[in-house]
Amino acid sequence: MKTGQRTTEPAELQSAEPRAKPTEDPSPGPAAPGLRERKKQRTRDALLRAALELFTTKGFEETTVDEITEIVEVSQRTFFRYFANKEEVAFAVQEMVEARFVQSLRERPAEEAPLVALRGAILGAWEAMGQSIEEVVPVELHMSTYQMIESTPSLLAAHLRRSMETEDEIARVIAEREGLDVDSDPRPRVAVAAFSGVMRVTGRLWGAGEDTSVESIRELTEQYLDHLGPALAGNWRTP
Amino acid sequence: MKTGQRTTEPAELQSAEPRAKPTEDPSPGPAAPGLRERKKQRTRDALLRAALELFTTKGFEETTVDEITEIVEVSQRTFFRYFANKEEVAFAVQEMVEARFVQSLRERPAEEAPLVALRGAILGAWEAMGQSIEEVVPVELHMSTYQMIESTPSLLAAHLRRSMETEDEIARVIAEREGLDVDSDPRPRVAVAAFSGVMRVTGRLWGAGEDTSVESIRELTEQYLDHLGPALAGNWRTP
DNA sequence: TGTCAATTGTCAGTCGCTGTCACTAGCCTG
DNA sequence: CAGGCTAGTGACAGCGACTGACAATTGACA
Repeated sequence: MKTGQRTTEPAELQSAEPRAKPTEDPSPGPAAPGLRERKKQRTRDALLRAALELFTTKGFEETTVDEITEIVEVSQRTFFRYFANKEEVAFAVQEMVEARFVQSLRERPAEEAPLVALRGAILGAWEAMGQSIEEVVPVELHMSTYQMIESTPSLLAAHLRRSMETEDEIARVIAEREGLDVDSDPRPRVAVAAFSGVMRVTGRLWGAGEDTSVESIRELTEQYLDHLGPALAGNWRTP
Repeated sequence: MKTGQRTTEPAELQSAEPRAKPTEDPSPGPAAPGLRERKKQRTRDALLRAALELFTTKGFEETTVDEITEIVEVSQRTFFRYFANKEEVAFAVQEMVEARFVQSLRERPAEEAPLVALRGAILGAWEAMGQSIEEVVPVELHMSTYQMIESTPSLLAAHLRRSMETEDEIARVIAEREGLDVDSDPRPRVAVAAFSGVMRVTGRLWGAGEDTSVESIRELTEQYLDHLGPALAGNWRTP
């Protein structure tokens, strides 16, 4: 069964509509993006949600692209026009979250020591995230997606590569704050590596535990970062 | 062209023979593994070398499994009986190297502080590696394979996942040395994360530079680890 | 030499992903 | 508001990685 054959209504496309929080304005606000644009957005959201739903219930490898497109009632080709590959769908939300964290870090006061800023950024970010996620998919779904990624070898690999790229960006931000050069001074990358190491550990512990609340991961992170302090902290600008 | 059609001699299989350094004994020693076993080993080695050769010259994605099997003159199915997937071939040597490092770490004197042991293990391992690698493929080939992995997204991802698993093992070894529990005390994992971060940075710098000698990477590693010291060192057993 | 079991080849089929082409529906210009 | 432009789509064909099933070979061993 390579392609669906249009028999029922595109249920997912419908249910996708009553989302987003464009402040209820029917005309002004951020300007209606035009019918074409909205339709596209709806299709993308529908594909995303259908995919995550399937991934988390029957597994990533076990889910076929055809199965996804069948639910949303579009052709397989259309799926690949929205997402470069099956993997990309799984990280759509993560992508957003990471961008938010980096932004959060950039906004930290310049006086803060590297690890203080990182700590502040991640803890602050956890707060806002819940909201923005909900705009696209239920938080609960994002939670299970995260756990699913951690337990799917190929996705875990992709996740790590993405993390590495993010780490690189973070290291550059840190280096900039401290007036250092990332490529000659190892400290920014080392600090970020250690920091990210803690993130990964807490992330895994959280995924393995019962409490899937945002508070849970926030507190765990905070606690672990406290342990990291004595080992890595210290203001580099006053040797 | 799905399968080759047996016309020329299996050149690679032949040239694969005069390798290994089984101390020249024709009968005693570790006991001859029998014809069947040796034949299998030769096929595996031939596949491995042909694959790496192709990967490093024309790229991983651009290399077809059929192309590999065509050179070695075996069926595609046979390839997949030796290697679970195309990826696995690319990491065959790395696998060996990592195992050697972990072993090297396990043999460090118990008195050494965590980072001292890690440092000693990696520097010592770099020495021996050259030899054992040569038993399977030319060192030069392994070097270019490493660089190739770093510059191929999908392989880099896989590489990181494998690294993570190795890190986990290392963290457990460290924790054991210090009498700690990896899951409750974050320090082992954090230290290993920082250490691995340095490894990754030096590895990338080395791959980007000119000098592809083993000494080069050894010295680079040493130098960077020295910088890490003041930030993470300290004997945990005397708080 | 004959039997057993490991290796391998062959064949058919699934699935991720891409190129191509024709078609339709928003959108824009005259 | 007609007519053209183009983004978005569906339908197909096809490639390459990978797997299951079965038959043919071949080393190991009695």
